[in-house]
Amino acid sequence: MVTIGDVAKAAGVSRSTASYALSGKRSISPEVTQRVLDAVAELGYTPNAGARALRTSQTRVLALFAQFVEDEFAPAMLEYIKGVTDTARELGYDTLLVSDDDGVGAVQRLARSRMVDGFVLLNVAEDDDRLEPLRQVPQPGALVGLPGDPSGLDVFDLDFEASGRMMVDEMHALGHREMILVSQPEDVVERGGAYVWRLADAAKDRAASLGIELHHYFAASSQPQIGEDLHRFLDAHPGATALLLNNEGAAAALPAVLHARGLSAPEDLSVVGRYSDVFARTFSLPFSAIDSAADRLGRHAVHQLVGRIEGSLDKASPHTVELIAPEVHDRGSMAAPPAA
Amino acid sequence: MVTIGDVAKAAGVSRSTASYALSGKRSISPEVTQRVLDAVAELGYTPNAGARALRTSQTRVLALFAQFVEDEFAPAMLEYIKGVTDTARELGYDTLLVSDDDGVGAVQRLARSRMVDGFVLLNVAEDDDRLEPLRQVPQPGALVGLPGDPSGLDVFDLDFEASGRMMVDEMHALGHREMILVSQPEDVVERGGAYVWRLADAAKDRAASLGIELHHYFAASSQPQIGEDLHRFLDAHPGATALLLNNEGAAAALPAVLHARGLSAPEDLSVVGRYSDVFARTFSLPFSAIDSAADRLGRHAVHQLVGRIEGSLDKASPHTVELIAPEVHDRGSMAAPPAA
DNA sequence: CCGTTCAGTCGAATCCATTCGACAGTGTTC
DNA sequence: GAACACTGTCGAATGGATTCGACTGAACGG
Repeated sequence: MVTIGDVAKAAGVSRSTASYALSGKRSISPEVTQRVLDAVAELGYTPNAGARALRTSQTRVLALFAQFVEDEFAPAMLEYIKGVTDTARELGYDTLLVSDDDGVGAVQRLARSRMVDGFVLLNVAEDDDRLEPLRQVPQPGALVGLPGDPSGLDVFDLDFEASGRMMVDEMHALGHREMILVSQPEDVVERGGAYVWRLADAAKDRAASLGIELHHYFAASSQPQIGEDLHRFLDAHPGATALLLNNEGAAAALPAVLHARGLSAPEDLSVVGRYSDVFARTFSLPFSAIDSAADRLGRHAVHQLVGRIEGSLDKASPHTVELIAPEVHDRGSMAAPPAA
Repeated sequence: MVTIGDVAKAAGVSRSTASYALSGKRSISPEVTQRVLDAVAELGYTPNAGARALRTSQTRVLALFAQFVEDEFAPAMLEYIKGVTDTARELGYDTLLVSDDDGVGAVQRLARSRMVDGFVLLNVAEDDDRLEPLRQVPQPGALVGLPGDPSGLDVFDLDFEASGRMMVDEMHALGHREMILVSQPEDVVERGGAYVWRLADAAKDRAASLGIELHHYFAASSQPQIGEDLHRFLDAHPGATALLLNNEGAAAALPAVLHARGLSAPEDLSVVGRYSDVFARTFSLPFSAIDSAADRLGRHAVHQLVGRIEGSLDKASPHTVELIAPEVHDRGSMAAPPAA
């Protein structure tokens, strides 16, 4: 492989001069600089990452922790990943994708070996055991997902409480007075998906203060169970005219369920979901939904992280908790309830 | 950070002795070895990756190239990624996820900077311009997807020709004599998705030799266009009793289309697809399908790649082209045609 | 009892890029 | 014309792990 020594030799200068010509950290005459640049182009020189990391203790690599959990809906994950890798690349960083079962060990391994300059964690749980090691490590960390204790870390998430209220408000404004909220399976919640609770609790509070009946259920996240669940909920509440979905699998299954019951949205039932736009577009019935803004969250997380790395902000300096405001994207599945 | 010097000092030995105690490359007395191990555990020593890479010219990192193309179906991608990262980790490697627009540049950058020991390329096109630089680089490469010229690289892919024949054969065996094959959009093919042609051509050949009518169409890959496309195809061929889908979007849209036409599978129309099992499970009607075996392909690619890295097989030594045999997973959407 | 062998250990060199201190040469200023 | 300030370069040190060659001391054979 070609080293800076080869470049220096080809340009007829010392290694240090070649280095300064490339970094611009000391003034080098235009002619010499040009000769160095020519040599670089001709020989195809790219600095050895290991040597540079060793010397500068910066790798220009970010660790991206993504846990691929069986029953959470996968397509959403890819959007987060894409948001992170693209943004990182724009800022001159590569991304190490970590799907280790042992998240705690992986944090320590990568931090101690100085393989990465910082950490992005997706899918952060309420009581995530990766956070403690992350706080003790010199590299900064950014989270997508709000944990119980966000101290010492930058956090980015959708505002799930506002989302819950917004769903109820939208339906209320259209005239609905009895609704069903379908959440993700309880084991998702147990694994730390507190956002499910945050949305549901906020929705219930709002419903109560508006004098609305809101029936809350957990449901499976995949076929065929989820279809049966939906039938059960609809059977149990014949007076409900609106369906709020915080469960991708339910959105996927709903078209078949509506078909089987001879119902249409929004004529017979108004529907609003909470999941990503890309997800919404691929389904056979495009339901209105609050976008989970996956790529935006990934973007923000990386920007903040890189800011901390390069600004070398003290790890102790004040941290962000940014909850982005929900927006309902109307795809025509919400309307006034049928005249009773 | 703690270095091997710290470990050596704590154990009361020289740096080289500590290194040999850990690597086992020279015999070291049991007592000394134990002291070194204790010091490592106590201090939490992990070798500095940059220093090790510099010295050994091995990084234990693989580059994974995944292009997130708008109209290819994303969920499938995640399965490939998972297969690769998990397998890499099992073998002691980390994975650098590259979604660079400039694939050629990224190959050269990562190879020259010695950031990675090898390359895995997903979504390889018929005439993929990343292959040429990849061949010229010292690190080995493994492809998922069969290009026109696979020389110098290890290739893993589903056997799409066998898949095309199998779809036709299955339907033929059930008694179907007129079928519609729906492929991915033509621009996917143009971008190099030759697998679309390989499947379609093989299916057409087989149909011809069995004396079956097979209508072949390209269709859009997302809503709402794909729904209209399907209606058009079914309108054009009222006698067709079987639908072969090599297009995930079509599978996603089909339930609504069937509903609209008052049809059911398999009573009125038999359906078989070609996509991943995970994908199939999330859709509102579970159609029978040939699994794309994403995780298996990723696994094989990584095993082969690591074998080449560690066995330091000559880059010129014989390369593999492994096409894995298709299997139809029956989910009940195929049956004999309705009695005419 | 001397010479040989070998297990066990250490010192020093190496991988490559970066950067500090030093220095030669030119130009500036009183 | 002497003192000073830059500019542009270079040499050498640095970062941390690995590994080759060399050395020590104990065991063993004759």
